[in-house]
Amino acid sequence: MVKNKASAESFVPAPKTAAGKKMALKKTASKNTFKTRYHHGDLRAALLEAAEAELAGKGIEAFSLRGVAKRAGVSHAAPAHHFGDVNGLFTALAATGYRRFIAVQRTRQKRAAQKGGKDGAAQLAAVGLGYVDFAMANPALFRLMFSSKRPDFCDGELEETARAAFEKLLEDVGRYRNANPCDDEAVMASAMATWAMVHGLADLLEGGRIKYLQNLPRKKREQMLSDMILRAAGPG
Amino acid sequence: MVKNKASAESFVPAPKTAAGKKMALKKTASKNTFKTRYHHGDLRAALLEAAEAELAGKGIEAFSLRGVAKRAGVSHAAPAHHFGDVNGLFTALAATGYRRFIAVQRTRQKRAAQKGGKDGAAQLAAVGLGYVDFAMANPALFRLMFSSKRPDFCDGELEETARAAFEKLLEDVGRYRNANPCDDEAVMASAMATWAMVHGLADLLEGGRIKYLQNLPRKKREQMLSDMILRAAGPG
DNA sequence: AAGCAAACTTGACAGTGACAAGATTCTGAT
DNA sequence: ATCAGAATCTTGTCACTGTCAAGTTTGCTT
Repeated sequence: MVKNKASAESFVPAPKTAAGKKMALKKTASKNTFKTRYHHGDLRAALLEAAEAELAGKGIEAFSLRGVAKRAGVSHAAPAHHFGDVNGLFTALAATGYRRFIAVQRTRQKRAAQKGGKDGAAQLAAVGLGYVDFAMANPALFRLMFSSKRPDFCDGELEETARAAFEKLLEDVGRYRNANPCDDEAVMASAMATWAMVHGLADLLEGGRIKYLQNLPRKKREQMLSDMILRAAGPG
Repeated sequence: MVKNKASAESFVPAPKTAAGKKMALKKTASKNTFKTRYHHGDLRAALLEAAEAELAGKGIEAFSLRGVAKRAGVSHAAPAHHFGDVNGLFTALAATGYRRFIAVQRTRQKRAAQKGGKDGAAQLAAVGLGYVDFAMANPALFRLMFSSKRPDFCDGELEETARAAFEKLLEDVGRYRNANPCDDEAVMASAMATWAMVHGLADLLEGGRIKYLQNLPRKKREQMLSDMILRAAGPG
């Protein structure tokens, strides 16, 4: 019983993976009548999309496999066939989440680089604010990626995407500090501090716990968050 | 078939709430024979204790009202009578969590004050490490208190204890910075930054996301965490 | 002593994840 | 071309869940 692990990536700019190509192939090869395709076409991708809607709509705790199946218009046991169990689906969801996260961060960073020139501080702050914004925009997915114990981080796909996000963090802080975190313990500590700071801000803000910051006007809040992030980053 | 499981709030120094007093009153008024008390004695307290065990054992997601009832040796619908629904129980649990949290923090702080003299930095770092340790020791409860949306923070008891914890944070940072956060915006920002930093560290460490820090030897890790916390606290 | 309110139990219902077994459709070797 | 075999999806079932309604027990008040 070999599961094919094609995957959707409807959020990522361009599908580059082998799986992505394979899917595109399949799609074009099938008849474009939308009615009654053979089995379903690429149910896996449809389920992932439905699952993301379910996650966004009902949150991580009220999330239901059967709800996902209903959204995708298939039988209640169909998801299990593709993802094993609910944690398997969460694992796949988290992986797509990391891909989206990285993509969003990249665009943020580029935009900041264009505006602020080569000001490393502005870039790092922009990336940090991006982390917070991502959490606010995708609360359940954010928790799945950065807090929950349900996704299986031993899974190859998830492990890879999560590591890519982490390495991007090291890059960003390394650029700001003009040093490679892997070579300099102090810089590595700065990277950890930066992550902890943005993550703490994101989690507390999204959870509605830190009302003082919530109630600040947008501009003021962004200014204050940026200050905190840069204070964490460095160079102590 | 009535099991008595009296004993409430074993973690909190002294029960001060109206509910606490009422409970204590009931207790002394009843016969001290442990056999078959009228209805159960103080089921509410027993349920809270059972719920805490359930939470610690099964986590916030696999938490089950019926499991709590089973632990307490009562019928499956008994908890609902005292707490309404599962969120009501979570609300009560979070409130006891905050009480314990504050108590632990106080002892940590006192111990640091005794050892390190009047070194404010050592005290603040100790409190911060206490936050992290609390999260590691009570992961599900920690998430209930600081991340989850299920407890009802409009509830009087929870609102009160949560606010007390927050005000303690302001006190601690205020003492370190020799200023009242409410009077000085920069100091308030420092308090927020400190909270975000310790919370981020706690959440990432507990979630197993920040392996670099996890793998550090204990002494080294504590040193590094302390540095991060103090860096966040200012005085930038 | 009687009645009333609170505490707890019992029973039922719709919803859940997981599993097994069946039905359908695709694939590839001949 | 055909036909086994495999992959995909459906149907049915099970134990479990939270919540509600109704019933029973118990303590309290007058």
